[in-house]
Amino acid sequence: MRADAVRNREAVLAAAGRLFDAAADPERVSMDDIAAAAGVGKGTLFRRFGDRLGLIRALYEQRSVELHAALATAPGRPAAQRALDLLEAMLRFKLDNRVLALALENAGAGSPYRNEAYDRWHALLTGLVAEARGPESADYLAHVLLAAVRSDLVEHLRDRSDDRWTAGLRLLVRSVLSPAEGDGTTPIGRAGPGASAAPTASPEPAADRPHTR
Amino acid sequence: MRADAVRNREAVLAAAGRLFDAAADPERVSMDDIAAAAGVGKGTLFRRFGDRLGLIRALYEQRSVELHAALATAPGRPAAQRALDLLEAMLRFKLDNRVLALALENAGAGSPYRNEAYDRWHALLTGLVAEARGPESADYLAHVLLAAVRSDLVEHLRDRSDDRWTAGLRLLVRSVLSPAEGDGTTPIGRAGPGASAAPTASPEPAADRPHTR
DNA sequence: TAGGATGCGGACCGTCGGTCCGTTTGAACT
DNA sequence: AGTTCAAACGGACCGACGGTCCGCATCCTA
Repeated sequence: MRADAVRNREAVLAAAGRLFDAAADPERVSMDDIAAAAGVGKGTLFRRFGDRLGLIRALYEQRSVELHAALATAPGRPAAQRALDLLEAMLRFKLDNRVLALALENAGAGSPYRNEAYDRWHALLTGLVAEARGPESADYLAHVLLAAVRSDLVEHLRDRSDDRWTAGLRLLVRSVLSPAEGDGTTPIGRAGPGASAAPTASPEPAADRPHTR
Repeated sequence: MRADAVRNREAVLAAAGRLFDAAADPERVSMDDIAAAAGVGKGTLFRRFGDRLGLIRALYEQRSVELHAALATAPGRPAAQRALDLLEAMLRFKLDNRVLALALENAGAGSPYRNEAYDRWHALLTGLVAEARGPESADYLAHVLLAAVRSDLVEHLRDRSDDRWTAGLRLLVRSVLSPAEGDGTTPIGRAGPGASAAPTASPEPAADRPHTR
Protein backbone atom coordinates (compact mmCIF):
# COMPACT_ATOMS: atom_id res chain seq x y z
CA MET A 1 0.00 0.00 0.00
CA ARG A 2 1.35 3.38 -0.94
CA ALA A 3 2.44 5.80 1.72
CA ASP A 4 -0.20 8.43 1.03
CA ALA A 5 -2.84 5.73 1.05
CA VAL A 6 -1.85 4.70 4.55
CA ARG A 7 -1.83 8.28 5.69
CA ASN A 8 -5.27 8.91 4.28
CA ARG A 9 -6.68 5.75 5.74
CA GLU A 10 -5.64 6.88 9.18
CA ALA A 11 -6.99 10.35 8.62
CA VAL A 12 -10.34 9.00 7.53
CA LEU A 13 -10.68 6.63 10.46
CA ALA A 14 -9.73 9.35 12.89
CA ALA A 15 -12.17 11.83 11.41
CA ALA A 16 -14.97 9.30 11.26
CA GLY A 17 -14.34 8.35 14.86
CA ARG A 18 -14.51 11.95 15.93
CA LEU A 19 -17.71 12.57 14.01
CA PHE A 20 -19.47 9.49 15.29
CA ASP A 21 -18.51 10.26 18.84
CA ALA A 22 -19.90 13.74 18.52
CA ALA A 23 -23.10 12.83 16.69
CA ALA A 24 -26.39 12.02 18.33
CA ASP A 25 -27.49 9.69 15.59
CA PRO A 26 -25.31 7.71 13.19
CA GLU A 27 -27.46 8.68 10.24
CA ARG A 28 -26.45 12.26 10.74
CA VAL A 29 -22.87 11.45 9.82
CA SER A 30 -22.70 11.39 6.06
CA MET A 31 -19.88 10.14 3.91
CA ASP A 32 -19.39 13.67 2.63
CA ASP A 33 -19.01 14.89 6.19
CA ILE A 34 -16.35 12.31 6.88
CA ALA A 35 -14.48 13.03 3.68
CA ALA A 36 -14.53 16.74 4.39
CA ALA A 37 -13.45 16.31 8.00
CA ALA A 38 -10.60 14.07 6.92
CA GLY A 39 -9.50 16.55 4.27
CA VAL A 40 -9.88 13.93 1.60
CA GLY A 41 -11.92 13.39 -1.52
CA LYS A 42 -15.03 11.31 -1.37
CA GLY A 43 -13.68 8.87 -3.91
CA THR A 44 -10.85 8.05 -1.54
CA LEU A 45 -13.31 6.94 1.11
CA PHE A 46 -15.02 4.52 -1.20
CA ARG A 47 -11.85 3.29 -2.81
CA ARG A 48 -10.42 2.38 0.57
CA PHE A 49 -13.46 1.03 2.40
CA GLY A 50 -15.82 -0.03 -0.34
CA ASP A 51 -18.92 1.45 1.17
CA ARG A 52 -20.31 2.99 4.29
CA LEU A 53 -20.61 -0.33 6.05
CA GLY A 54 -16.98 -1.12 5.27
CA LEU A 55 -15.84 2.09 6.87
CA ILE A 56 -17.95 1.52 9.94
CA ARG A 57 -16.67 -2.00 10.26
CA ALA A 58 -13.08 -0.86 10.00
CA LEU A 59 -13.66 1.68 12.71
CA TYR A 60 -15.37 -0.90 14.86
CA GLU A 61 -12.52 -3.37 14.49
CA GLN A 62 -10.06 -0.70 15.46
CA ARG A 63 -11.95 0.15 18.62
CA SER A 64 -12.90 -3.31 19.69
CA VAL A 65 -9.41 -4.47 20.44
CA GLU A 66 -10.11 -3.95 24.11
CA LEU A 67 -13.26 -5.99 23.78
CA HIS A 68 -11.31 -9.01 22.64
CA ALA A 69 -9.47 -8.95 25.91
CA ALA A 70 -12.65 -10.11 27.60
CA LEU A 71 -12.43 -13.17 25.46
CA ALA A 72 -8.96 -13.97 26.66
CA THR A 73 -9.91 -14.23 30.33
CA ALA A 74 -10.94 -17.75 29.78
CA PRO A 75 -9.49 -20.50 31.84
CA GLY A 76 -10.95 -22.11 34.90
CA ARG A 77 -13.90 -19.90 35.73
CA PRO A 78 -17.44 -21.18 35.53
CA ALA A 79 -19.23 -20.72 32.27
CA ALA A 80 -21.91 -18.47 33.71
CA GLN A 81 -19.29 -16.13 35.08
CA ARG A 82 -17.52 -15.98 31.76
CA ALA A 83 -20.77 -15.27 29.99
CA LEU A 84 -21.52 -12.45 32.37
CA ASP A 85 -18.06 -11.01 31.87
CA LEU A 86 -18.52 -11.08 28.16
CA LEU A 87 -21.91 -9.40 28.26
CA GLU A 88 -20.70 -6.76 30.66
CA ALA A 89 -17.75 -6.03 28.42
CA MET A 90 -20.04 -5.66 25.46
CA LEU A 91 -22.34 -3.41 27.43
CA ARG A 92 -19.47 -1.22 28.50
CA PHE A 93 -18.22 -1.02 24.94
CA LYS A 94 -21.62 0.02 23.68
CA LEU A 95 -21.94 2.64 26.35
CA ASP A 96 -18.54 4.01 25.43
CA ASN A 97 -19.13 3.86 21.69
CA ARG A 98 -22.83 4.54 21.48
CA VAL A 99 -23.19 5.97 18.05
CA LEU A 100 -20.60 3.79 16.42
CA ALA A 101 -22.22 0.66 17.78
CA LEU A 102 -25.61 1.87 16.65
CA ALA A 103 -24.19 2.57 13.24
CA LEU A 104 -22.76 -0.90 12.94
CA GLU A 105 -25.97 -2.63 13.96
CA ASN A 106 -28.13 -0.59 11.64
CA ALA A 107 -25.80 -0.29 8.70
CA GLY A 108 -25.56 -3.94 7.79
CA ALA A 109 -28.08 -4.50 5.04
CA GLY A 110 -30.90 -4.11 7.49
CA SER A 111 -29.64 -6.69 9.93
CA PRO A 112 -27.10 -6.70 12.75
CA TYR A 113 -26.88 -10.41 12.25
CA ARG A 114 -25.24 -10.30 8.86
CA ASN A 115 -21.95 -9.65 10.51
CA GLU A 116 -18.89 -11.73 11.04
CA ALA A 117 -18.18 -10.27 14.45
CA TYR A 118 -21.63 -11.18 15.67
CA ASP A 119 -21.15 -14.75 14.63
CA ARG A 120 -17.98 -15.00 16.66
CA TRP A 121 -19.59 -13.72 19.83
CA HIS A 122 -22.57 -15.90 19.25
CA ALA A 123 -20.52 -19.04 18.80
CA LEU A 124 -18.59 -18.32 21.95
CA LEU A 125 -21.71 -17.67 23.98
CA THR A 126 -23.45 -20.71 22.62
CA GLY A 127 -20.61 -22.80 23.97
CA LEU A 128 -20.90 -21.23 27.37
CA VAL A 129 -24.64 -21.72 27.48
CA ALA A 130 -24.30 -25.35 26.51
CA GLU A 131 -21.65 -25.83 29.14
CA ALA A 132 -23.78 -24.28 31.84
CA ARG A 133 -27.22 -25.63 31.15
CA GLY A 134 -26.95 -28.21 28.40
CA PRO A 135 -27.18 -28.05 24.64
CA GLU A 136 -30.93 -27.72 24.33
CA SER A 137 -31.77 -24.46 22.52
CA ALA A 138 -28.35 -23.19 23.51
CA ASP A 139 -27.91 -21.27 20.28
CA TYR A 140 -31.23 -19.50 20.60
CA LEU A 141 -30.55 -18.58 24.20
CA ALA A 142 -27.19 -17.21 23.13
CA HIS A 143 -28.94 -15.00 20.59
CA VAL A 144 -31.25 -13.76 23.30
CA LEU A 145 -28.39 -12.96 25.65
CA LEU A 146 -26.74 -10.94 22.93
CA ALA A 147 -30.02 -9.21 22.21
CA ALA A 148 -30.03 -8.15 25.85
CA VAL A 149 -27.14 -5.80 25.10
CA ARG A 150 -28.15 -4.65 21.65
CA SER A 151 -27.11 -1.14 20.92
CA ASP A 152 -30.52 0.35 20.56
CA LEU A 153 -31.72 -1.22 23.77
CA VAL A 154 -28.65 0.11 25.53
CA GLU A 155 -29.41 3.46 23.99
CA HIS A 156 -33.00 3.28 25.13
CA LEU A 157 -31.96 2.59 28.71
CA ARG A 158 -28.97 4.84 28.53
CA ASP A 159 -29.65 6.90 31.63
CA ARG A 160 -29.73 3.91 33.87
CA SER A 161 -27.09 3.71 36.55
CA ASP A 162 -24.33 1.20 36.10
CA ASP A 163 -25.54 -0.63 39.15
CA ARG A 164 -28.93 -1.19 37.70
CA TRP A 165 -27.44 -2.44 34.49
CA THR A 166 -25.18 -4.86 36.25
CA ALA A 167 -27.98 -6.12 38.44
CA GLY A 168 -30.25 -6.77 35.49
CA LEU A 169 -27.57 -8.48 33.49
CA ARG A 170 -26.57 -10.60 36.43
CA LEU A 171 -30.11 -11.71 37.11
CA LEU A 172 -30.60 -12.50 33.46
CA VAL A 173 -27.47 -14.55 33.12
CA ARG A 174 -28.08 -16.38 36.34
CA SER A 175 -31.61 -17.24 35.25
CA VAL A 176 -30.76 -18.34 31.78
CA LEU A 177 -27.57 -20.16 32.60
CA SER A 178 -28.91 -22.27 35.41
CA PRO A 179 -28.91 -25.90 34.45
CA ALA A 180 -32.14 -26.93 32.83
CA GLU A 181 -34.71 -28.44 35.13
CA GLY A 182 -37.67 -30.50 34.05
CA ASP A 183 -38.00 -32.08 30.67
CA GLY A 184 -39.09 -29.27 28.48
CA THR A 185 -42.64 -30.49 28.18
CA THR A 186 -43.74 -29.50 31.64
CA PRO A 187 -45.99 -26.47 31.71
CA ILE A 188 -44.02 -23.40 32.47
CA GLY A 189 -45.78 -22.43 35.63
CA ARG A 190 -43.87 -24.79 37.85
CA ALA A 191 -40.48 -23.53 38.74
CA GLY A 192 -37.90 -25.43 40.68
CA PRO A 193 -38.55 -27.23 43.92
CA GLY A 194 -39.50 -25.06 46.85
CA ALA A 195 -40.59 -22.17 44.74
CA SER A 196 -43.28 -20.58 46.80
CA ALA A 197 -44.18 -17.69 44.60
CA ALA A 198 -44.49 -19.97 41.62
CA PRO A 199 -48.01 -20.19 40.33
CA THR A 200 -49.24 -23.72 40.54
CA ALA A 201 -49.51 -25.34 37.22
CA SER A 202 -52.76 -24.96 35.39
CA PRO A 203 -51.89 -26.75 32.23
CA GLU A 204 -53.63 -25.56 29.15
CA PRO A 205 -50.63 -25.61 26.89
CA ALA A 206 -52.33 -24.06 23.91
CA ALA A 207 -48.85 -23.10 22.97
CA ASP A 208 -47.84 -24.81 19.84
CA ARG A 209 -50.59 -25.11 17.37
CA PRO A 210 -48.87 -25.01 14.02
CA HIS A 211 -49.32 -21.48 12.91
CA THR A 212 -49.56 -20.35 9.35
CA ARG A 213 -46.44 -19.52 7.47
CA MET B 1 -63.42 13.03 6.50
CA ARG B 2 -64.44 13.37 2.93
CA ALA B 3 -65.57 10.35 0.96
CA ASP B 4 -62.68 10.37 -1.50
CA ALA B 5 -60.26 10.70 1.36
CA VAL B 6 -61.61 7.56 2.95
CA ARG B 7 -61.48 5.70 -0.33
CA ASN B 8 -57.91 6.74 -0.96
CA ARG B 9 -56.83 5.88 2.53
CA GLU B 10 -58.06 2.36 2.05
CA ALA B 11 -56.46 2.10 -1.36
CA VAL B 12 -53.12 3.21 0.00
CA LEU B 13 -53.17 0.81 2.93
CA ALA B 14 -54.15 -2.05 0.68
CA ALA B 15 -51.44 -1.27 -1.84
CA ALA B 16 -48.80 -0.80 0.81
CA GLY B 17 -49.79 -4.08 2.41
CA ARG B 18 -49.46 -5.89 -0.87
CA LEU B 19 -46.10 -4.33 -1.62
CA PHE B 20 -44.61 -5.06 1.78
CA ASP B 21 -45.82 -8.63 1.69
CA ALA B 22 -44.20 -9.12 -1.67
CA ALA B 23 -40.93 -7.36 -0.92
CA ALA B 24 -37.83 -9.01 0.46
CA ASP B 25 -36.67 -5.92 2.28
CA PRO B 26 -38.77 -3.02 3.55
CA GLU B 27 -36.34 -0.49 2.15
CA ARG B 28 -37.17 -1.67 -1.33
CA VAL B 29 -40.70 -0.36 -0.99
CA SER B 30 -40.59 3.34 -1.71
CA MET B 31 -43.30 5.88 -1.12
CA ASP B 32 -43.46 6.44 -4.86
CA ASP B 33 -44.06 2.74 -5.37
CA ILE B 34 -46.92 2.77 -2.92
CA ALA B 35 -48.49 5.88 -4.40
CA ALA B 36 -48.26 4.42 -7.88
CA ALA B 37 -49.66 1.05 -6.82
CA ALA B 38 -52.53 2.77 -5.07
CA GLY B 39 -53.24 4.92 -8.11
CA VAL B 40 -52.81 8.04 -6.05
CA GLY B 41 -50.56 11.07 -6.00
CA LYS B 42 -47.62 11.14 -3.69
CA GLY B 43 -48.92 14.21 -1.94
CA THR B 44 -51.97 12.25 -0.89
CA LEU B 45 -49.81 9.74 0.92
CA PHE B 46 -48.07 12.36 2.93
CA ARG B 47 -51.17 14.41 3.58
CA ARG B 48 -52.90 11.36 5.04
CA PHE B 49 -50.10 9.66 6.95
CA GLY B 50 -47.60 12.41 7.65
CA ASP B 51 -44.54 10.43 6.73
CA ARG B 52 -43.31 6.96 5.98
CA LEU B 53 -43.36 5.92 9.59
CA GLY B 54 -46.95 7.08 9.92
CA LEU B 55 -48.02 4.94 7.03
CA ILE B 56 -46.21 1.91 8.36
CA ARG B 57 -47.71 2.43 11.77
CA ALA B 58 -51.20 2.67 10.34
CA LEU B 59 -50.67 -0.54 8.45
CA TYR B 60 -49.31 -2.20 11.54
CA GLU B 61 -52.25 -1.13 13.65
CA GLN B 62 -54.62 -2.48 11.07
CA ARG B 63 -52.94 -5.86 11.01
CA SER B 64 -52.29 -6.24 14.69
CA VAL B 65 -55.91 -6.49 15.72
CA GLU B 66 -55.48 -10.21 16.04
CA LEU B 67 -52.45 -9.67 18.22
CA HIS B 68 -54.47 -7.77 20.76
CA ALA B 69 -56.57 -10.85 21.24
CA ALA B 70 -53.59 -12.43 22.98
CA LEU B 71 -53.85 -9.67 25.51
CA ALA B 72 -57.46 -10.48 26.25
CA THR B 73 -56.78 -14.04 27.34
CA ALA B 74 -55.94 -12.84 30.76
CA PRO B 75 -57.72 -14.16 33.73
CA GLY B 76 -56.63 -16.94 36.04
CA ARG B 77 -53.64 -18.42 34.28
CA PRO B 78 -50.17 -18.18 35.75
CA ALA B 79 -48.11 -15.19 34.77
CA ALA B 80 -45.42 -17.24 33.11
CA GLN B 81 -47.94 -18.94 30.91
CA ARG B 82 -49.46 -15.63 29.92
CA ALA B 83 -46.05 -14.25 29.10
CA LEU B 84 -45.32 -17.23 26.92
CA ASP B 85 -48.62 -16.83 25.13
CA LEU B 86 -47.88 -13.22 24.47
CA LEU B 87 -44.42 -13.89 23.11
CA GLU B 88 -45.64 -16.70 20.93
CA ALA B 89 -48.36 -14.49 19.53
CA MET B 90 -45.78 -11.84 18.73
CA LEU B 91 -43.53 -14.39 17.12
CA ARG B 92 -46.35 -15.70 14.99
CA PHE B 93 -47.27 -12.18 13.97
CA LYS B 94 -43.74 -11.42 12.93
CA LEU B 95 -43.46 -14.60 10.95
CA ASP B 96 -46.68 -13.78 9.15
CA ASN B 97 -45.83 -10.13 8.58
CA ARG B 98 -42.08 -10.29 8.14
CA VAL B 99 -41.36 -7.28 6.08
CA LEU B 100 -43.94 -5.06 7.69
CA ALA B 101 -42.62 -5.85 11.14
CA LEU B 102 -39.08 -5.21 9.99
CA ALA B 103 -40.18 -1.93 8.51
CA LEU B 104 -41.79 -0.83 11.72
CA GLU B 105 -38.80 -1.67 13.86
CA ASN B 106 -36.34 0.02 11.57
CA ALA B 107 -38.41 2.98 10.49
CA GLY B 108 -38.80 4.61 13.88
CA ALA B 109 -36.12 7.26 14.05
CA GLY B 110 -33.47 4.61 14.39
CA SER B 111 -35.07 2.85 17.29
CA PRO B 112 -37.83 0.27 17.68
CA TYR B 113 -38.26 1.58 21.20
CA ARG B 114 -39.60 4.96 20.25
CA ASN B 115 -42.96 3.44 19.68
CA GLU B 116 -46.18 3.57 21.59
CA ALA B 117 -47.07 -0.02 20.81
CA TYR B 118 -43.80 -1.24 22.23
CA ASP B 119 -44.41 0.58 25.45
CA ARG B 120 -47.75 -1.14 25.87
CA TRP B 121 -46.31 -4.60 25.41
CA HIS B 122 -43.44 -3.78 27.66
CA ALA B 123 -45.64 -2.54 30.46
CA LEU B 124 -47.76 -5.64 30.27
CA LEU B 125 -44.79 -7.96 30.29
CA THR B 126 -43.14 -6.10 33.12
CA GLY B 127 -46.20 -6.77 35.19
CA LEU B 128 -46.09 -10.44 34.40
CA VAL B 129 -42.42 -10.68 35.19
CA ALA B 130 -42.91 -8.95 38.50
CA GLU B 131 -45.78 -11.23 39.32
CA ALA B 132 -43.79 -14.33 38.54
CA ARG B 133 -40.39 -13.57 39.99
CA GLY B 134 -40.61 -10.36 41.91
CA PRO B 135 -40.05 -6.73 41.01
CA GLU B 136 -36.28 -6.74 40.88
CA SER B 137 -35.10 -5.76 37.39
CA ALA B 138 -38.49 -6.75 36.09
CA ASP B 139 -38.55 -3.99 33.53
CA TYR B 140 -35.17 -4.89 32.11
CA LEU B 141 -36.08 -8.55 31.92
CA ALA B 142 -39.25 -7.59 30.09
CA HIS B 143 -37.16 -5.70 27.54
CA VAL B 144 -35.00 -8.75 27.09
CA LEU B 145 -37.98 -11.02 26.57
CA LEU B 146 -39.28 -8.71 23.91
CA ALA B 147 -35.84 -8.60 22.33
CA ALA B 148 -36.05 -12.35 22.05
CA VAL B 149 -38.72 -11.95 19.38
CA ARG B 150 -37.36 -8.90 17.60
CA SER B 151 -38.12 -8.86 13.92
CA ASP B 152 -34.59 -9.03 12.70
CA LEU B 153 -33.76 -11.92 14.99
CA VAL B 154 -36.86 -13.71 13.79
CA GLU B 155 -35.77 -12.96 10.26
CA HIS B 156 -32.29 -14.27 10.97
CA LEU B 157 -33.67 -17.54 12.30
CA ARG B 158 -36.46 -17.66 9.81
CA ASP B 159 -35.88 -21.16 8.52
CA ARG B 160 -36.20 -22.72 11.94
CA SER B 161 -39.04 -25.15 12.45
CA ASP B 162 -41.92 -23.99 14.56
CA ASP B 163 -41.07 -26.64 17.10
CA ARG B 164 -37.62 -25.31 17.61
CA TRP B 165 -38.94 -21.82 18.06
CA THR B 166 -41.48 -22.90 20.61
CA ALA B 167 -38.95 -24.94 22.51
CA GLY B 168 -36.50 -22.07 22.71
CA LEU B 169 -39.12 -19.58 23.76
CA ARG B 170 -40.48 -21.94 26.36
CA LEU B 171 -37.10 -22.59 27.86
CA LEU B 172 -36.36 -18.90 27.92
CA VAL B 173 -39.58 -17.91 29.61
CA ARG B 174 -39.31 -20.70 32.11
CA SER B 175 -35.78 -19.66 33.01
CA VAL B 176 -36.44 -15.98 33.28
CA LEU B 177 -39.79 -16.19 34.97
CA SER B 178 -38.80 -18.54 37.74
CA PRO B 179 -38.93 -16.81 41.10
CA ALA B 180 -35.70 -15.08 41.96
CA GLU B 181 -33.26 -17.18 43.92
CA GLY B 182 -30.05 -16.06 45.57
CA ASP B 183 -29.38 -12.55 46.75
CA GLY B 184 -28.09 -10.84 43.70
CA THR B 185 -24.74 -10.08 45.26
CA THR B 186 -23.26 -13.54 45.15
CA PRO B 187 -20.89 -13.99 42.25
CA ILE B 188 -22.66 -15.94 39.61
CA GLY B 189 -20.27 -18.81 39.48
CA ARG B 190 -21.10 -19.99 42.94
CA ALA B 191 -24.58 -21.24 43.10
CA GLY B 192 -25.84 -21.91 46.57
CA PRO B 193 -23.75 -23.93 49.00
CA GLY B 194 -23.42 -27.30 47.42
CA ALA B 195 -26.19 -26.64 45.00
CA SER B 196 -25.34 -28.22 41.74
CA ALA B 197 -28.67 -27.81 40.06
CA ALA B 198 -31.13 -25.51 41.73
CA PRO B 199 -29.59 -22.89 43.95
CA THR B 200 -31.27 -22.75 47.32
CA ALA B 201 -33.58 -19.88 47.89
CA SER B 202 -32.54 -16.93 50.02
CA PRO B 203 -34.84 -13.96 49.44
CA GLU B 204 -33.31 -10.50 49.73
CA PRO B 205 -35.86 -7.90 48.65
CA ALA B 206 -33.78 -4.77 48.13
CA ALA B 207 -35.43 -4.46 44.78
CA ASP B 208 -36.08 -0.98 43.64
CA ARG B 209 -33.80 1.51 45.20
CA PRO B 210 -34.19 4.89 43.58
CA HIS B 211 -31.73 4.76 40.78
CA THR B 212 -29.78 7.65 39.45
CA ARG B 213 -31.24 9.71 36.68
C1' DT C 1 14.86 10.02 -14.64
C1' DA C 2 11.42 7.75 -17.15
C1' DG C 3 7.50 4.89 -16.90
C1' DG C 4 3.60 2.67 -15.17
C1' DA C 5 0.77 1.58 -11.56
C1' DT C 6 -1.63 3.27 -7.75
C1' DG C 7 -4.18 6.61 -5.63
C1' DC C 8 -6.70 11.03 -5.65
C1' DG C 9 -10.67 14.33 -5.79
C1' DG C 10 -14.87 16.21 -6.73
C1' DA C 11 -18.25 16.68 -10.42
C1' DC C 12 -21.80 13.80 -11.40
C1' DC C 13 -25.77 10.32 -11.09
C1' DG C 14 -30.00 7.90 -9.55
C1' DT C 15 -33.02 7.45 -5.79
C1' DC C 16 -35.39 8.59 -1.89
C1' DG C 17 -38.36 11.04 1.59
C1' DG C 18 -40.71 15.06 1.82
C1' DT C 19 -42.79 19.80 0.19
C1' DC C 20 -45.45 23.07 -2.63
C1' DC C 21 -49.02 24.92 -4.98
C1' DG C 22 -52.27 25.36 -8.84
C1' DT C 23 -56.28 22.59 -9.74
C1' DT C 24 -60.23 19.62 -8.71
C1' DT C 25 -63.97 17.84 -5.95
C1' DG C 26 -67.22 16.87 -2.37
C1' DA C 27 -70.84 18.57 0.32
C1' DA C 28 -73.39 22.13 2.97
C1' DC C 29 -76.43 25.78 2.30
C1' DT C 30 -79.70 28.55 -0.35
C1' DA D 1 -79.94 23.35 -9.46
C1' DG D 2 -76.56 26.65 -8.38
C1' DT D 3 -73.13 28.78 -5.42
C1' DT D 4 -69.34 28.51 -2.51
C1' DC D 5 -65.34 27.09 -0.14
C1' DA D 6 -62.77 24.14 2.74
C1' DA D 7 -60.78 19.85 1.87
C1' DA D 8 -58.30 16.92 -0.89
C1' DC D 9 -55.60 15.97 -4.95
C1' DG D 10 -51.36 15.04 -7.85
C1' DG D 11 -47.08 15.39 -9.60
C1' DA D 12 -43.29 18.66 -10.52
C1' DC D 13 -39.92 19.92 -7.59
C1' DC D 14 -36.24 20.03 -3.80
C1' DG D 15 -32.21 18.85 -0.94
C1' DA D 16 -29.57 15.11 0.81
C1' DC D 17 -27.53 10.90 0.49
C1' DG D 18 -24.67 6.79 -1.05
C1' DG D 19 -22.09 5.55 -4.66
C1' DT D 20 -19.53 6.01 -9.46
C1' DC D 21 -16.35 7.85 -12.91
C1' DC D 22 -12.43 9.51 -14.95
C1' DG D 23 -8.88 12.98 -15.94
C1' DC D 24 -4.98 14.23 -13.19
C1' DA D 25 -1.37 13.96 -9.43
C1' DT D 26 1.66 11.16 -6.78
C1' DC D 27 4.56 7.53 -5.44
C1' DC D 28 7.63 3.65 -6.32
C1' DT D 29 10.74 0.91 -9.32
C1' DA D 30 14.30 0.17 -12.60
